[in-house]
Amino acid sequence: MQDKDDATRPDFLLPREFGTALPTGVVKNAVEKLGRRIANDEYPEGEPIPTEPELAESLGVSKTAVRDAIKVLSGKGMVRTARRYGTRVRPISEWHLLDADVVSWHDATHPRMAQMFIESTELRCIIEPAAAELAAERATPEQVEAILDATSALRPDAVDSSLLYEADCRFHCTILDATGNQMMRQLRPMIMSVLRISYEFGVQTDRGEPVSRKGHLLVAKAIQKKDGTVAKLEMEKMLEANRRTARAYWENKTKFT
Amino acid sequence: MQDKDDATRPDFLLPREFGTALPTGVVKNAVEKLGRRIANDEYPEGEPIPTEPELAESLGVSKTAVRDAIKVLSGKGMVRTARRYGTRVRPISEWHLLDADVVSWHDATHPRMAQMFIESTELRCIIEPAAAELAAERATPEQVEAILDATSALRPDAVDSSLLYEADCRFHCTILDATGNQMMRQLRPMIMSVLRISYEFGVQTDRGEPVSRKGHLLVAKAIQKKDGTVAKLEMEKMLEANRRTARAYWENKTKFT
DNA sequence: CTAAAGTCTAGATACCATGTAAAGAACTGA
DNA sequence: TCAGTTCTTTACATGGTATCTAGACTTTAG
Repeated sequence: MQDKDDATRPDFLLPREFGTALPTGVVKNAVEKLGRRIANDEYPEGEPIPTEPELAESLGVSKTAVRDAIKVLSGKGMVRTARRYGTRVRPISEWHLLDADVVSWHDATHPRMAQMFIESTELRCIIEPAAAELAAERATPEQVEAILDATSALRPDAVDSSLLYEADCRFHCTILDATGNQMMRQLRPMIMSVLRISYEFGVQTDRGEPVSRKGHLLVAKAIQKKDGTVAKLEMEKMLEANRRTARAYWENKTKFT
Repeated sequence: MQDKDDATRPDFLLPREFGTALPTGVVKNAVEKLGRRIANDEYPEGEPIPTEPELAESLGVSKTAVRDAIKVLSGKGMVRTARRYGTRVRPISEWHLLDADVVSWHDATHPRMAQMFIESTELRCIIEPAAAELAAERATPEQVEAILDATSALRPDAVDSSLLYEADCRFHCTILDATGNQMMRQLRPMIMSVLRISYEFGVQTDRGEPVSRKGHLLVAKAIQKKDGTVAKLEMEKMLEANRRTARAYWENKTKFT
């Protein structure tokens, strides 16, 4: 079976048969615990974290599991390990910030989360309008339909916001897919991470009404009409509004580093 | 010390003290061998690759080292492992194509390399003009100087093309840096990977003269003058030319899948 | 006396060898 | 078709040895 975490990873993104590439058992648990600790500065940058035997005991797993977990974190650029050097937290500039886990391991109140939120939105303002334009030219009929479906699912009469989140993800991810550019698709997990967080904090909803629901519709219709120029323009407007809202929200909420 | 591979990873990108996050010993060797095999379709997608004991023997390392190597590949989305299921190659759509290793493990003649080349260029045509615009607004004096330096190092009287490659990397990477957006920086390794390959194939040089050297200069000067609009425009022109050249080159060279 | 360079050693991960547990694929029988 | 069984394979545990290097220490040069 799939692990419970996949609740946050809708089916349309992860066909069951492909499974997950990451550890699923005790190692997964260890990865998350250590990842969260590191992301939230519990271990100072540049300093050694506890040794393998110490972590093994404190996490209640074997040395092997700790090693495996640390290897995953290495793969995300968060730590460096070497003989005698120990395992040390690398500078944040080396972290793989396009990795969904690295983003989502941060506490919502962490200053870096605000920064990542703003930066990811800036990146989206660049990528997604262009993606919408390409999608208008290249989307398959099924993709167009999926985008329209997602738009209509953004109705405010949805009971809980998780449905809005799911629809929003489907909207943006399908557009990225529809570019036909496999590299662009790689940004989907990160975008979903950020979206999830913004929904949790209510940034994306305004008294239950999804922010810029009309914007989504305009983009979708432009893609349907294969009008790349309008799709790009409307996506730009939508994200720009998003950006202002988010920026104001987060700037009030937290201070910068 | 650093391993020889770091020849392809110039100092300006990787301050020595940060070291590498990836394995450096026999595991690194195993990762590369397996990674290249998978990237070049030596193991069919969806089918189990040899078991841990078999790989351990054929690679001449212990089972542990094989496990570690496979874990790295899992982290890049290339394989999935499970009990009794074995280790199987995941669909290419799941691979982390923004990872520099995943790109560079492909043989230069692999059809997917052509596809990645075209797709990465498409992505760059979106990202880099916007990055240049932001860089024009935000670049520090040091960064402006670095960009100008890199431009002047693109002189055609450079003896070997590796110097051109290095300068080209410095140019594009510094501009991404200068956006101040940490997420945008994450694209640097992938871009460098693609650049390296295109230099190896001579796509970027025309009888020793770097393609669009004048374009680089125009972008650099615009950034110096803090003229975002011109920087963006010139970067667009430069990459668009790049795209046409590369596309024609690769389409003649290989067939698509 | 001070600072730079060389040496040594403790302490950490890298790797190895082996074993047990567990989970899913494939088979089996109704 | 479906439920149960088996068996293969990785997941995880245990306990080592090898190797590298940060940091302490020593030596030397100025």
